[in-house]
Amino acid sequence: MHQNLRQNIERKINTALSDTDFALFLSFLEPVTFPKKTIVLEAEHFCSNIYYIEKGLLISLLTDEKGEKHVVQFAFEDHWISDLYSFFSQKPAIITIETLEDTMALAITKENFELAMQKLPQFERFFRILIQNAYIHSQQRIAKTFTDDAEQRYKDLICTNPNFLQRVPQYLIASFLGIKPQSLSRIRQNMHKK
Amino acid sequence: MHQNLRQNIERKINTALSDTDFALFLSFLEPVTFPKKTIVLEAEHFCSNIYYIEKGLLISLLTDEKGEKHVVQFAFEDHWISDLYSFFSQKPAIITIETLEDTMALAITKENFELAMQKLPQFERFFRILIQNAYIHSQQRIAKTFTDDAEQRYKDLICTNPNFLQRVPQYLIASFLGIKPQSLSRIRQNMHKK
DNA sequence: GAAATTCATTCACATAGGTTAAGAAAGAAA
DNA sequence: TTTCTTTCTTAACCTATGTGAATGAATTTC
Repeated sequence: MHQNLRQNIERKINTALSDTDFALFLSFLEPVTFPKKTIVLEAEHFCSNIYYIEKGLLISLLTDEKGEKHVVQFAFEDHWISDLYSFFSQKPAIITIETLEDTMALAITKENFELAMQKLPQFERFFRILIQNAYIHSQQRIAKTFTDDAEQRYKDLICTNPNFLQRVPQYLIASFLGIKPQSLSRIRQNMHKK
Repeated sequence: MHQNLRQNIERKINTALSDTDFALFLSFLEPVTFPKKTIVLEAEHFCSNIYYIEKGLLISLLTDEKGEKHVVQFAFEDHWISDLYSFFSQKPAIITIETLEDTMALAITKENFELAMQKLPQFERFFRILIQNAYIHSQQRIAKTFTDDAEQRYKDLICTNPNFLQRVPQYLIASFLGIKPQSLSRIRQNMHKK
């Protein structure tokens, strides 16, 4: 039970957890379920949870100054999702999170997060690494956007996540790639011709 | 002395520091100077410092899979710069850091960082917020790249940092904006015509 | 099951930015 | 100074992506 979560954590902190420590950490997590197309976090509201996804699929969206929404992250099984900025700063969220499928997750609240930090020093490290990885990933996405064209980025995305084609509507993939749905349609058409 | 640094930290953690705590923290920082055009950190090497810039100007560059370099950050007075990934993970750096001007900085090593964390719990918070801000900033940069054209991004950049025009060569500004130097030149030409 | 949405495709045309190449300007070095 | 090197500008042409509009398919709603 919860072996995936345990491995997910141990991989990040690069250390095995004792059974008691892991059990203690689990006690701070609460199972939650959301039906498909649920808004889990609305921008401007307060983000009081970090979610570990056991089953299902969610997206996070950032709304820019012009009011346009951009897909920031796809989070499926064994991923973490939240508005870490709002969660840690206790300020209104800048991100919206929605389910694309029925979802089962484990939620840690800010209060439990603080408790866990006190009792389990390893978890401070774990969450710092979580932010750090998100940051590195974000930087590399910028570099990739500057270097590769949309066709290459699309190929890479579906190569690493072939199931997205079944699970994610194309206009959201287009948004994640930074292009319009029509352009993605044209790219797919060109790919098939070659 | 070091009032800017103190304010920089207090602003982030949103708490005043006692004189003794700040003095203790300062004792973990070592002053360093670099002449213009010095490579402070080379990609593939180990990043053992985080720098607080007292005077001067540096850039960090990310090299992508095609070997192209992209300016990730301009760091001038009162900014922090490092390869946080390499610093925390103790793996080879993915970022290069160079001075554009003669620079005076305060450096904290990984060893001193660990000591400071033990003696000064506030600083764990400070560095987590440092990463967190870098992450949020990076995400917003992606959204901006997808929404605004290069001319708008250039205007915004020089509007918030008018001194860049004097201090930073245009080809580095172009790299930061994700365009070629010739394109920036054309954009500037069009701006003057209007 | 019909009506209403939402989503994907296609096309013609517009535009931002890339590419190549040449020369001017500005700095650094001698 | 003169030379050498780096940076910036300009221009002609090319390509990727955006825009708007039409159409059909798929999904949702009633």
